[in-house]
Amino acid sequence: MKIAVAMSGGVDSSAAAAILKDQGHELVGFTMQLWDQRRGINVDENGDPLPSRCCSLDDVYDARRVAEELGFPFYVLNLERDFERDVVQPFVSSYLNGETPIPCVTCNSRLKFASLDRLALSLGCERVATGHYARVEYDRDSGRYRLLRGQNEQKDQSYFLWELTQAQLSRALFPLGEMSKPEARDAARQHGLSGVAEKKESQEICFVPDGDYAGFIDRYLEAENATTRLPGSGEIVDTSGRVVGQHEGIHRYTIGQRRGIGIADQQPLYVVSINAGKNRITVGQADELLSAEFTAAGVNWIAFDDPSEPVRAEVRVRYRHTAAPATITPLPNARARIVFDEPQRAITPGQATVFYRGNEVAGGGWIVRA
RNA sequence: GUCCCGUUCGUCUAGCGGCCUAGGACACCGCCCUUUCACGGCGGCGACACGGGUUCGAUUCCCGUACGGGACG
Repeated sequence: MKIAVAMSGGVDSSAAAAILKDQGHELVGFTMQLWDQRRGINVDENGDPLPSRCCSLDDVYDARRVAEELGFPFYVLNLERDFERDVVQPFVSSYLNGETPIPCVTCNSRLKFASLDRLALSLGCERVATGHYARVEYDRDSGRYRLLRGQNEQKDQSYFLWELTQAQLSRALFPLGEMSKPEARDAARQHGLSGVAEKKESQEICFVPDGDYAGFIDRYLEAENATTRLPGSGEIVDTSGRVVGQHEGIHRYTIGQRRGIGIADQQPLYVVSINAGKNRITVGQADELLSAEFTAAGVNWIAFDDPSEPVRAEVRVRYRHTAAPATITPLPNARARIVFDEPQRAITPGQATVFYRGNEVAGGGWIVRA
């Protein structure tokens, strides 16, 4: 089978390629060029480029070298325009609206399994493989593709894939779905890919290599001549409405955040809500972060057709959140109301919610303000 | 401008002559965790307003100097 492999130059996608190669498939490697690090947005105060882990020459070089060592063709795909339109701009807007975006989900559904896949298809590739720790299974009875958690729960990345459609899942291949991280490293090592096998994980948002996403937004708006949209300082109030401090821009905060508020109190304070209109953030005690329900939009059901009745599932509201039992009531326009059995902490607009039934992803959506 | 009270890490404070090389909480910083943002875990920085006494010994007692509260002016 001819398979396109999305290669970042990191351990996981390299191991995925190696495994597929072992299985005798014909591979074509792709690295997505998503962001021009020379745009002057990712520079330090001296104007020098920040060290990057995305789209950097080093990573492209690593990906290419893996393809060479494993012996298959390799292409760099320039998807900068798509990426900016589908990922970066929504990311910035989300923060300006007082939300906390998670760009990785859209990057998967709109870039890897869309733009990249179209190219792959045109080159005759039957499938697109990535280094995600997740599994896809075709269910004969229902005729649907099921998305499952990675075998290794510690590393499971199915959360980032909830937006994939049946058509996309039908073409997705996740060779690492049954593996643990050490096993993936071993796989890379055993194929002589020692260079990438020992690489450290990249962890920040890929287009914000230094982790200063707020600085990125500042510079992005400057580059777009849209500094008027830059969130300025404003009030920090407590839950009784009393002004207790000043913030330096609402985009620097997310709900549930503790560090960076700068207010010393008897107990730790957390961001409880963000009001973009009033340019104000509200802080409170830990227990004030709990809430039992929220609304999701853009809901995508994977395990079955759009339900008309409430669905019981275990629901996650953040990547590292432990799925908790809830009832999901479908609403018109791809929305849903989720009610947890027990209140959950820091449910945050802009983040993704994913509905699980055991190891299977039933569906997911975007958390929105009620 | 007479008489009282108070003055400890960035903040709120513990302390009541040796147990204090001053403890805690919150904040801040770093590391770990982590393909988002966070949470969390671990660690770190950091103070007795100042000057004199009294004591073997002073954050702790006394006296002044500098800043914060009190119906005679």
